[in-house]
This record gives sequence, structure tokens and C-alpha cells, in this order.
Amino acid sequence: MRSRAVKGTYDVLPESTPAWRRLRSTTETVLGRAGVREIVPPIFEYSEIFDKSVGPSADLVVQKEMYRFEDRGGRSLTLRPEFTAGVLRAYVEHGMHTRPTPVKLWSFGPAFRAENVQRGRFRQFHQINCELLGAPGPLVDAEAIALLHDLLQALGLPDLVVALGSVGDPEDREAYNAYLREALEPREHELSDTSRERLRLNPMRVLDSKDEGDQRLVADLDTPLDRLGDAARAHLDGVAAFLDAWGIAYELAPSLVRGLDYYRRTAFEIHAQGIGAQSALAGGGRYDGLVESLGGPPTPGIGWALGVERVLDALQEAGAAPAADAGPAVFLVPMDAVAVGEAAALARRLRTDVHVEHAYTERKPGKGLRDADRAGARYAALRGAREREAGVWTLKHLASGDQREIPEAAMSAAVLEVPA
RNA sequence: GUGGGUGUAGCUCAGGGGUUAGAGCACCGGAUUGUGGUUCCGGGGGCCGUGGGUUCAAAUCCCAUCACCCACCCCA
Repeated sequence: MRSRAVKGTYDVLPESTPAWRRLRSTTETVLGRAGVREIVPPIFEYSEIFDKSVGPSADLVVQKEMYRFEDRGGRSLTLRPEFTAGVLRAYVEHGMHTRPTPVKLWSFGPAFRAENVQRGRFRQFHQINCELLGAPGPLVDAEAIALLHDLLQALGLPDLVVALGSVGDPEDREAYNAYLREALEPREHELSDTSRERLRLNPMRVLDSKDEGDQRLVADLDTPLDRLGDAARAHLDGVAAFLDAWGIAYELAPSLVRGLDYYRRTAFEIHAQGIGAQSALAGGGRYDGLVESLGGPPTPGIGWALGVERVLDALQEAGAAPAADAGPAVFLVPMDAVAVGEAAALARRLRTDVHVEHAYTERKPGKGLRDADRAGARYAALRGAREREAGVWTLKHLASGDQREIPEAAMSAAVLEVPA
């Protein structure tokens, strides 16, 4: 068997890296202008960090979807399945709560989940993550959503609609879960197997079921939004008011439920068309209390994560993929054995200013020009016995076919000219 | 884990019992021994996913197995 990449992993080939670079640089610009600063936490953490944050009923835990291993000292380590826990651990560890509020942090990098693969779902995948810490009010929620929206828009995804919901405060959830249990337990036998399991662990997630029977049972029930407490309701209304004021399109999602247990109040997602079943480009929410459970002071927070592969897929579908990398300003063509060395030496000197490539073996002019063409070069520069005698290179502008002889010392300037 | 689909050249895919397995694209060379893109000619490349079976004969039919893709579940 030929060696191959591990299931659920893949190689980003040179043709694709421009899209990755643009995604990253756009993120730097959009988030940077809002004062969000980059933080680079490690890719793995002590397992307790994720155990404390992710919560016992999350699928990550229930389905054993985390990559976990022991180091030589017998400590359990886990490859991050998401960013929030690690970022908040760093926030606590470095006393960042003493910094001006809110503390705004973003990250970019891989995350790992031992799931079954399909379009838009990988075992090593990448996220852009953003956390806004220390501010309790709806304004930062709205800012978080706006940043996500503006980032995706800047990348070239128009007409985005945010799905906005609320999972309420802990007491609201408790009350709502009690309501759900009361309503559903008498009819438990009518539920699907997974929903029956969820009814025990985290009843709200029954609302998520795609099983038609489940959906019929759930259809007549109150949604979490119907039973929000006054404080959570006011919070949600506040977020919505800011989004209205800023012209950001959203739809209220009455039963938007998060897969991780730590969410409070605001929850949101952005979906795309045409990229398969895994259509969530990004999702996030508020997690007041999570910092505290990681050993820090009581600290409100809200954040989101964006799936890089899904966004790139959506950009491809939208025809908004970036242009390929530019070719060299000049491609040097040695036409005899001596010129091979001359081309390499000149290339080295010119590279202090420009992108220069050259053929590595003696080339006839026809082949050399073809090489230059394929490299996407602006100019080709030929060197043979004739040029050597005169101390020049024959410089040809490939698009127009114009050519002239340039003294070697003047090559750098000549090659930087862009004829009209 | 379950269901469906697909495995033939680097890539996209034909060929569905009968001799040395094909096309397009890509790559290399020639037409053109100092002038590219187009064109023409030629070339290198294949355990036909793997193992077993049926048959005079298997890329082709049967069984098993593995891998990949899509979907369920769930999420980014």
C-alpha cells in the first residue's frame, strides 16, 4: 500500500495556499482594526482543561471524539477540539483580567476531533477563533456577531444571514429542561433512541433532532425563546436592537442549541448554501462563568469559531476564490553551459529586489521562452555567447514580444518596468 | 457505528468475458542546431485497490476485504 495522509487529514497544495493566506490576512485586518489581538495558544492542553470547559453532555465527551494520550510522565493530554478552553486558560494563567476591558483575542490554527469524515468535516481542521472577555452587556455580543459578519463579507461572501437565538440563563435552562421533561417523558416511547438519551442528559437538544417523529412531538411545545427569563429576554432584545441599528441581517432561531454545555444566553450561527450537509460556517455564543470554572475570577465572555475549510469551500462555490500567485518578474534562460552559472549568480543578485527564476540547464531559446511562459514571467532574459561578449542580456517582454539588449548592471531596473 | 456510491496513467474518466488496456489534460522530446503562447509528430509512464473463486480465458462475472466519497448522528 502506498503511503497516504491519515483519514480526515489532507494536504494544502501550493495551488491552494493563496486562498489560505488571504483568509488569514483579511482576518488580521478586519479583527485588528477592531482592536482584537492575536493569541497563539498551544495545540494541546492538559485534558482537565477540556473536561472542565466542554461539559459532560457534549458529544465531544459522550462520543469520545477527543484525541487524548498520555505523556511520558503519565499526564493525560488532549489535542484541542476547539479553541475557547485553551484561550481562556491562557487568559487566567497570565492574569489578563487586569487588562483594559473587554479583552479581545483571536487565533488561527488546527483543531482535532475523532469524528467520521464527510464534506466539510475533518479530523484535523482549522478554525479562526475570536473571544471578547470581561463585558456582560449585549453590546459586545452584537460586536462579536458584527465582526464575524464583516469578516465573511470582506472575504467575498455576500448576503449573509445570522441565525440568532438564546439558550437563556442557567435557571431558565433548568426550568425549560424541566418543562421539556414533563412534556416529553410521558411520551418517551415515541422518541427516537438518541432523543431519549438526550432527554436524560440535555433535554434541550431533543429540539435539534432531525427525526420527523421527534419534530412532530416537539412542534407544539414552547421553544426556549418562549420561556426565556426577563433578564435573558432583555439581553436578546438588546443584541437584536444593535444588529438592527447596524443593518446586519439576522433571523431569530427559536431553538438554536449549542453542542457545548458552557453556553449562556446568546447563541448564533452563520450557514452557507451549496457546501453539503455541514453548512455551518461559524458559530458561537456567550459563556459567562466559564472563566471561573477554569480557576479565574468571575468573568463574562462571548466568542465564536469559524470553520476555515467550510469558508474556503463556500468561497469556491461563490466563485470568490483569490487569484493565483504572480509569476516572476523575469525568467533567466542560459543558452550554453557557461550561462547556467551566470544565470544563477544574476538571479541571486536580482532577488534582493524582485522575484527571479531561471532554468537549471542549458536551454535552446524556444524551450527557454516556453519555460518562462509557463512560469508566468513578465520578462524572459536570454544569455548566450553573443550576450556574454557584449556584457548584456537579451530581455524580452513576453506579452508584447518587444525585446532589447540590457547591460547586466541595468537588469534590476529594466525588469521592474511594467510596460503598458 | 449504519446506509448508499466509487475504486483503471500524476488528474478527469472510457472499456462490463477473448491476444500486447484506452482517451483527454499534464509531463518529456522533435518539427524549430538563437525566439514562447497555437499547431503537428513522437515518447515515458498502469500489480485495472487487495485476496480468493468460477472459466480454456477475468480490468470485465462471483465472494470477501480494504480504501475513498456522500449521507445519517453531530458540529466549525
